Amino acid sequence: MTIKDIARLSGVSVSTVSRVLNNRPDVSEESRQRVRNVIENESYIPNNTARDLVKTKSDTIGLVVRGISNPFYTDVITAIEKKIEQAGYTMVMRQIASDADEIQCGAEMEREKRLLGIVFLGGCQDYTPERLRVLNVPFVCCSYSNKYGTLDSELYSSVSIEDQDEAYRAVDILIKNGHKRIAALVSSTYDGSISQLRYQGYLKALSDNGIERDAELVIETDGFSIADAYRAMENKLDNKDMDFTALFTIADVMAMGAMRALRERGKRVPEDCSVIAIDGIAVSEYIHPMLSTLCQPVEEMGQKSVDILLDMIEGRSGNRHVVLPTCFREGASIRKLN
Amino acid sequence: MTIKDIARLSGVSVSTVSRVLNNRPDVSEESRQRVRNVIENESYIPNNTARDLVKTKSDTIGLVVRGISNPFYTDVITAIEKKIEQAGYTMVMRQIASDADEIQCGAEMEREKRLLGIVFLGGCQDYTPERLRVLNVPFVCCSYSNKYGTLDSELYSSVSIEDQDEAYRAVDILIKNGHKRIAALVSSTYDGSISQLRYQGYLKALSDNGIERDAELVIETDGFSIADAYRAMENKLDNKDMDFTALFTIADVMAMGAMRALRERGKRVPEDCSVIAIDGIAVSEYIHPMLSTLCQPVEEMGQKSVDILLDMIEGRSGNRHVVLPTCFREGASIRKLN
DNA sequence: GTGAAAGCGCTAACAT
DNA sequence: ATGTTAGCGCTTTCAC
Repeated sequence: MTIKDIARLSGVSVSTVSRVLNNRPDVSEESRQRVRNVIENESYIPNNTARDLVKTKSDTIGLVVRGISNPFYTDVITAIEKKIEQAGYTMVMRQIASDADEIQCGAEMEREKRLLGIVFLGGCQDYTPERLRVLNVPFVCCSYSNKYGTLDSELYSSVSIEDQDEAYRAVDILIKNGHKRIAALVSSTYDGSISQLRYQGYLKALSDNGIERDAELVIETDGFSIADAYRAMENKLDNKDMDFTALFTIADVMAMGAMRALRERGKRVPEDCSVIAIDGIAVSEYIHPMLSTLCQPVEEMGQKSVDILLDMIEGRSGNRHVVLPTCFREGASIRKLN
Repeated sequence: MTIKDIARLSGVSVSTVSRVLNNRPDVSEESRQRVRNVIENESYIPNNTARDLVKTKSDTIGLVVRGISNPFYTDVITAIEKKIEQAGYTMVMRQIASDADEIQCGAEMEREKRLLGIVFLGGCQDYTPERLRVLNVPFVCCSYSNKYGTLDSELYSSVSIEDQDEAYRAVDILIKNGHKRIAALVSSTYDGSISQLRYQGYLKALSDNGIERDAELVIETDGFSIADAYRAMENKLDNKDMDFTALFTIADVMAMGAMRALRERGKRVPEDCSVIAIDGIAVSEYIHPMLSTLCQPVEEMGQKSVDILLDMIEGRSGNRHVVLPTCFREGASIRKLN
């Protein structure tokens, strides 16, 4: 069933059918109805491939995700997909390993799929202008900003929270509750990723409050997973007496991993160790004690990313940067020290 | 940069370039090299859209997911995507609401995207042959089998666990631990979904062990989410004294929702109420008490689904049904009654 | 308002 | 082994 068949069946030319298909105004009401009926009857669906070919572009937007297993991303992906579909585009997603090159992946997809644009989720490196040059379509980094990096903000778009400030805020909450010996569970302190940004916020909060930093209190994991956090915390606790009263983790799942390690070694949260995190995934609201965390506006982040991308694709604007606020969800994982 | 340009630049015809592109044998080594060099130099990437158009099909496999927010599905999706990409195909995913018609969605995608095949994840209804007729490409239902439905097994493929048997096994574990008053937290008892299958397993386990069923002990939720489970359990506990010693839930996340409700009403797990579930998501291994659950082989389920689909697409086999075993993960959520 | 016809970039007969 | 050419199904001038 092609456009030709529909033309024949409704007694008009293919051009007229095409016009109807694309809601062009220059078709008589009569023809329009006739064609519409035939289309309906035959439950005809135009061949997207042919359309894309003649328009020399697709209706496809690429999504490159690093670390899909993080529940935080799942919700963002959902929002992104919904928004893309609503706008009449198609999403193709590619997940990549945590050590893979997302720019390279995006570039490959761009050519193969004739992408209109790309959303990067969970990106991490401090991209250089040269590396970005392989990308010829607009793209937006979701949940990552290069704010503390070296990249000219004209070269990319982003939607994120103010990672450093939010981490600062989280640690400050612990300090306000009387904590001074505050450990940080991070995935890395220097990889240019979100982890580093949040780690910097941690350091700044300490220093602004006159608390000396202690390298012993920085716990690095091998990755962002719950298991990575669990192992790192196990290690920490097994090798040394616990000498901190609070823990700041850069992600909810990492807090959950750490909490199990604490529990298994007889440390109670929040009695022996207060915990605060950043993310605000659904699950962490159901564990015991309920996790105190700064919730990222996941839905909004996904939507906004697509909004910006579409604006660029459809030529309404250039690169933009949006920073969204988090919202503190008070759980029961923080103890007030007196 | 099109195939014509490459042809011109390398001094051969487009057919020769096409042959090189598709690794056909009937090209002289010399031409092949020449063309390859030009392709390399120009970093030319063939237009997939045009290829798809002439081949009247794409390289795309559709994935229709209902309920992506369930972490259980996230891992399956990851496995599916990985496998599809490895095989050189492209995946396009569409999420649908829990009350949407996945067959309809699959049919639309099939036409629009000229899909080669479809994977349905989280499907639910007891499809009728008529409804399936709108699908003209092979498809496989992942984590759903119509075993207890009315559908001829020749008409579809599936990869699943033996839902009824596994539920039976879970409830039997509770019974073996001395429990007789066993509640069931399900999303529905009659919608033809996994929930119903697992509910039937629950009933059978009771009856085989001479335990009378009690409608009061069946708790229905409004959906599969953690929040749905929490609300349903809250309701149950608030309206009546708790008169059961154990709870069987059809999913890990639902167990987590229920456990919070129990906790908030002063009921302890497993002291006051033992809990067992089915799924085995990562997170439930980190909560307290660690959830006892039957783990589904997520990775294998995803891989197997794609294997079967590709076999059908590439004409190696017809519809098949694969049933995978679960694995009991003993947590600390079950108390032995004496 | 409508139709004829020229491609979009590629593959696959069919010739040579 | 290589080239020529007719489409794949659609959109879009350009005539009428």
